[in-house]
Amino acid sequence: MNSVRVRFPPSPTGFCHVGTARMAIVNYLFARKNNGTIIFRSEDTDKERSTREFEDDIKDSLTWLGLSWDEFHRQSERIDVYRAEIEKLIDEDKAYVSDEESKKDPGTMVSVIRLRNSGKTITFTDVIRGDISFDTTELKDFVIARSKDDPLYHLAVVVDDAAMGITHVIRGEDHISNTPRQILIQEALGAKRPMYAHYPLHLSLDRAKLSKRKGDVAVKNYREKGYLPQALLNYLATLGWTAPSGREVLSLDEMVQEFELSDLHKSGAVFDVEKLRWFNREYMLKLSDSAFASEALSWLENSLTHLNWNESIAKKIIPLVRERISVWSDIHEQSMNGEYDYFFVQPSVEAHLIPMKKISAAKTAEHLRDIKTLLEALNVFDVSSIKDALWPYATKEGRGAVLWPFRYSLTGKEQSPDPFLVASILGKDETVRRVSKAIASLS
RNA sequence: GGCCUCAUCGUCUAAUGGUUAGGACACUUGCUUUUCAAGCAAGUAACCGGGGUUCGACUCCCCGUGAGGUCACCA
Repeated sequence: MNSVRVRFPPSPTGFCHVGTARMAIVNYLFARKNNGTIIFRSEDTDKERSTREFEDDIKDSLTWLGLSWDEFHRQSERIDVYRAEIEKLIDEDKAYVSDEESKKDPGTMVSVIRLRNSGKTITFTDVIRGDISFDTTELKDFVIARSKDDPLYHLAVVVDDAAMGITHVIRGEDHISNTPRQILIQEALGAKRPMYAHYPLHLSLDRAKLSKRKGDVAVKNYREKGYLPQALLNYLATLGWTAPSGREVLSLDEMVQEFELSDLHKSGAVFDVEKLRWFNREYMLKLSDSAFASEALSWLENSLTHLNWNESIAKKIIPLVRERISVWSDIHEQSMNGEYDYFFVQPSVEAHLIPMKKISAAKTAEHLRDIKTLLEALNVFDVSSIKDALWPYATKEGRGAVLWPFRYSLTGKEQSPDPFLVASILGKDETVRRVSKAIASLS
């Protein structure tokens, strides 16, 4: 049995698209599962749109996701190979040079190379979909190269797949209709037909092909927003494929173990950012405390630019941040919304919001004075001692009536973490200061 | 429009002729030492339509309908 050889054939005409990532993931899983070889082939025959910058971005993005490959080729460096094949086709009269009016520049004459097409019906077997047939008459004698030194996509793909010994062509279903013309070229070349597998595309909310206008489609967008590579990888892989074990959260190695080409779904799946966020949170929860803290700290520092940076306070709020985010950029959004400001600066407190509903200002002031007294008596100021000191009192007087004003006095916010936690982070002096200030504003 | 492909909760999916049609995300509700978050528990919600085949169809066949892809001197 000949060993499996697959390819990653991105065209470097844009930043790495999630569809490119998905293509790579599926090919990677299949190849690694079968101890195969992966060939990264930069399909840059379109000289006008291809750039080295995009090629680098695609490599970086795939590597970031944890993927790898075994060989690297660039089509622009294989022009001699294509020319030899084109000349062979012309010599054998399977292709011919045609002088005609340019479609790109109407009015000017060009000569292109067309494949002689007998118009037969091509039937191929798709691993995912079964047999697919096409009548190729309407393809006519299609163009395979602009000149002997300027091959077009279909020709280059077929020549390379044959030269590189590709055994399995695994790609999106947008290529189904390209397959018959590639088989026609293959047969003219006398090349062996590989196995084909066309998986469905990922869709946007409106069920159309994912496009830039409808949201983020570049891997780098997700990377910049603070998604973890394992989460994006896991989501992209399982959107359109279900592991036989039924598990949803899987590492790359675990996916390799469970992967079967025939388990790929047949219908397109909508890319749902909410589900991606859930995956990301799952992976964030797996991070060690120190790994989480160092990354969170840097996001906080870069987000709280409107405040004087205080690293010791920032470190104290890390556990609380951890419960509240799914993606690193959530830290930025929450910071911009001022959700953490009160830890760093005194909040502005509105007197009428201090009392809990239906409790008088006088009664509330009384509660706050009692709280202040209880707090001042504490020697240890951690969450449990604060709670132990206040809980009996709050239970006796009414928890909401006591705790709401206490929490609001400390945060100036109607929604926030609980007051015991906030007080412990602020420290005894600052806590007492804020309670005193609230009492003053009530009178 | 031609050709090709596809069709289970809002979304991702399980089921391979016999199930009270299961799970996940989201959502709703409740619980969890006030609020928020997190956590826990419960709940709402689906077989595109019509014909067949069969003792029996989500599962098989046909016809509709709908959705997507593709029709380059791009890839």
